[in-house]
Amino acid sequence: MMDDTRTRLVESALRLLREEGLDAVTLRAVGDLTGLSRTAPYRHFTDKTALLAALAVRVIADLSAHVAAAISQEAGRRDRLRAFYLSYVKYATAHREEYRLVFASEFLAGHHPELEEAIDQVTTALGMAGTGEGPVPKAQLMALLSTAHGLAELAVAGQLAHKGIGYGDIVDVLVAPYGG
Amino acid sequence: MMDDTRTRLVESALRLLREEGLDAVTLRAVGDLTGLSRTAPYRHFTDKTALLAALAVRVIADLSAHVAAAISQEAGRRDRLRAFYLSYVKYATAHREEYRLVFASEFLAGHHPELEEAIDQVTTALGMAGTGEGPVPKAQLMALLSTAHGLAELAVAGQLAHKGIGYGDIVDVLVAPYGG
DNA sequence: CCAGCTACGTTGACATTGTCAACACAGGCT
DNA sequence: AGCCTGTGTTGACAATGTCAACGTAGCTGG
Repeated sequence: MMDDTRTRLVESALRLLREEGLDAVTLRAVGDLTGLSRTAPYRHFTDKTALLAALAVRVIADLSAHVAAAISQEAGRRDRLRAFYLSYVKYATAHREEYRLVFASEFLAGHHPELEEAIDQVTTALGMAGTGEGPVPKAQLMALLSTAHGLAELAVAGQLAHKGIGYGDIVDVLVAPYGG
Repeated sequence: MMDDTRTRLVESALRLLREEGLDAVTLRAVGDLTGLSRTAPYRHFTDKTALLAALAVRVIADLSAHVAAAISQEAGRRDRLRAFYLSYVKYATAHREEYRLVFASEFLAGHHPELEEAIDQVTTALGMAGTGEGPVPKAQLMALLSTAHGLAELAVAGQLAHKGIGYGDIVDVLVAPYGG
């Protein structure tokens, strides 16, 4: 598998994303950091957006694992739900730039099947973390994901802190309807 | 006040955004369309992001009005809630590029007070559309906004259609816990 | 074994774009 | 009148995504 270089490119991009932010992820910088030349990425990705999509896939996989781990430590339905929300938002706020990329790339999902697949992984991870009382309907899973997603964005944007609200407060509201 | 030109610039930007998408909103294009020269925007905005922030304020005001109008036509708590979600997501999907801008600019909210103010307007509009049974707590409002926001993004990104779910289905789930 | 194709990588060049500096000009204030 | 300030213009520059042309190593089929 000669994806070796490809992986290294994505890894370089991830490092740039983490250390210098989304704007620093330029094809030239990625090439440099990988020890290659500026246009090297074009041998492995058709486009810059293709690189970003691959990077987003990595980030989403991380996020997904993080969330799944957090959920698996809880037992009751309500606690699992809370763990889901909290871990999701916590990851987002702790990795601002990565989450920013995820947002941006969602708009490209249609053109990048792997991205859609990665997003699917999050939902299935969520589904498996259900109550054990049978499969959770898709619409319900997407409702959860929507909420977590929106909450994460507001938190990252500082819209909550700005109002003196912690995201924990909102999670309380969201979890309230569900019994223990 | 000579904000006239400033307004015209924003209006040109809005037209570009609607007709050719976010990527077409370039300072040069805005200048051209306004009948001015490429760097003219610099006399009214410190930055390109400042222009975009002003544009986002306009868009959010539109969205806010749209949502407020939809809510005001419903009476019961549940119906209002449903109207809120539906009108919000409908606006987002019907104005993809505009909503894309809103997403992008949220990350700049910290640096642009007017933007935060505009976002506040949405929540207060939401608050006034409450049940009439006293003010709705902030955390609850933000929870609603989060959900609508996240749902809108998934819808715009095509993540729902891709699964054969309409956003109406999800709204049903979201509204379910609230009695008529 | 050799000709040649393919994958991978490099340099050069280009258009676009955000941004700044230098200049022009008009109107109101002193 | 003299001048400052707001508004606008052109020229220039660096960064960036992208393409074209070129090089090269290695495997493949004859």
